[in-house]
Amino acid sequence: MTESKGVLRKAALLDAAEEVLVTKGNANAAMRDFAAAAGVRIGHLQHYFPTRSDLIRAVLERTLERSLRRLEEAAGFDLRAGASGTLTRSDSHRLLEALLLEHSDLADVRMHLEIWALAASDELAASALRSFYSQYSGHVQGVVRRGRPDLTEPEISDVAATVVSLFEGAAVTRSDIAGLRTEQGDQAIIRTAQWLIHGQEPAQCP
Amino acid sequence: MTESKGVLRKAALLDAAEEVLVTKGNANAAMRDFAAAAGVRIGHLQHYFPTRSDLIRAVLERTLERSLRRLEEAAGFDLRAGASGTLTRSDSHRLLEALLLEHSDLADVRMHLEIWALAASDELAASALRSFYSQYSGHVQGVVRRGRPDLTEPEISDVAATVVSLFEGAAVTRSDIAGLRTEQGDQAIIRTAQWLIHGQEPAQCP
DNA sequence: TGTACATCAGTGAACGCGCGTTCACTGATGTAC
DNA sequence: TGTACATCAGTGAACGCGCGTTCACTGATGTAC
Repeated sequence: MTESKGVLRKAALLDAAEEVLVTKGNANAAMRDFAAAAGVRIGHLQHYFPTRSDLIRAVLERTLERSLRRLEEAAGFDLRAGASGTLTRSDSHRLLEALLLEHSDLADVRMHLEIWALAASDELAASALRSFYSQYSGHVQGVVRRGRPDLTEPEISDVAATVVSLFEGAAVTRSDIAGLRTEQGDQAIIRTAQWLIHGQEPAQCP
Repeated sequence: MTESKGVLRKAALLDAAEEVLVTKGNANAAMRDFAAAAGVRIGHLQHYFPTRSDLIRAVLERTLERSLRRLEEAAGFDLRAGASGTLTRSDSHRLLEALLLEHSDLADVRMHLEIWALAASDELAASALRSFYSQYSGHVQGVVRRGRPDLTEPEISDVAATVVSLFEGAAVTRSDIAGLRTEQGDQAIIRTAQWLIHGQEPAQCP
């Protein structure tokens, strides 16, 4: 076993905290709720996370790291699968579907909603979030760069930011709190992202 | 004076509550904060909004109504200005810039972040939000219908939902909590929305 | 126009509960020699 | 291998504060006759 017992314990506590945060929301979740969900006494929870802030921030950071890791996996898989250099439409389609799939996970979306609200009044959370979006956008830039080698770097970065906006917005509008999700709507989103990544529609201008 | 004193008083209380909600966040704002911001005793605040829930929901509903009203103004202005029937690129450009401008208002964006988090654990807030997005999307559908009369109604609705996703996401990514905003990036977002609304790039396929 | 009464706007003190945090404690698990 | 001690994991009770809510109250503003 490579990980110490303490690390595993912490992970279990964070798992429970994440579920509470997603179901009750940060505004309505008490330390007692977090402890109960983990099957642990409140004093023990504080042994690992001395204050409520410590716990919330740890959950937040772990969530952002995980999101980023999954994104890297999706993009990395795509990079390995495609022939070096060119990015085919089916490459990008696979990547975008994976992204959209992650944004179909209710718990994941709710965590992001909580994180956004948190970042609005907690500067530490805000800076973690900015770093997240900077890296997120960076990965998308890599994809756009392969799809549209004709663009300048600033242009690539603007297009990537647009793709990120589209998917972050989709996470909200497709969730149950907005209820705009349809199967065809998902395809419209992917088609739009592909237009951004590849620069033009397929089989147009024959 | 057409409005009764009570209505004006309520409006003033909601103004103050909105500011507190935006600066402290729902999780950190107490009834005492709301009362103090309005320059009023806590008992008096409860005279108009008996419980905290009542107050928060009233703020939320008023915010959504105002957003919708502004959207209608922007879209309505556009509809009146353009020649009947056709939607020119400059029509849509004006409309989209107005939308993006509203999403540049820090207070407005933070309110929406709070509303999203709230809706995740308050079913009443959630249903108000769903109704909001349904109307929001409906207005955008009207614009898309004029821009792409060739599309079927389901297609129009999917395209409209994509535009809404793009702008809701932009509200987040362009805000200070994500920090992806640039002047050129704004134009990239507008160009993408125009592609969705008009169906193809300008001066392409010559 | 004046008086009597009801309704509304706003105060201020108090209540009780749930919150985050503290702390002294017990048992289990290493670690040194 | 056994003993002594330190460190870590986890308990449980208690504290004090801030929270939302209650309520009896005062003054001001209508309204009826």
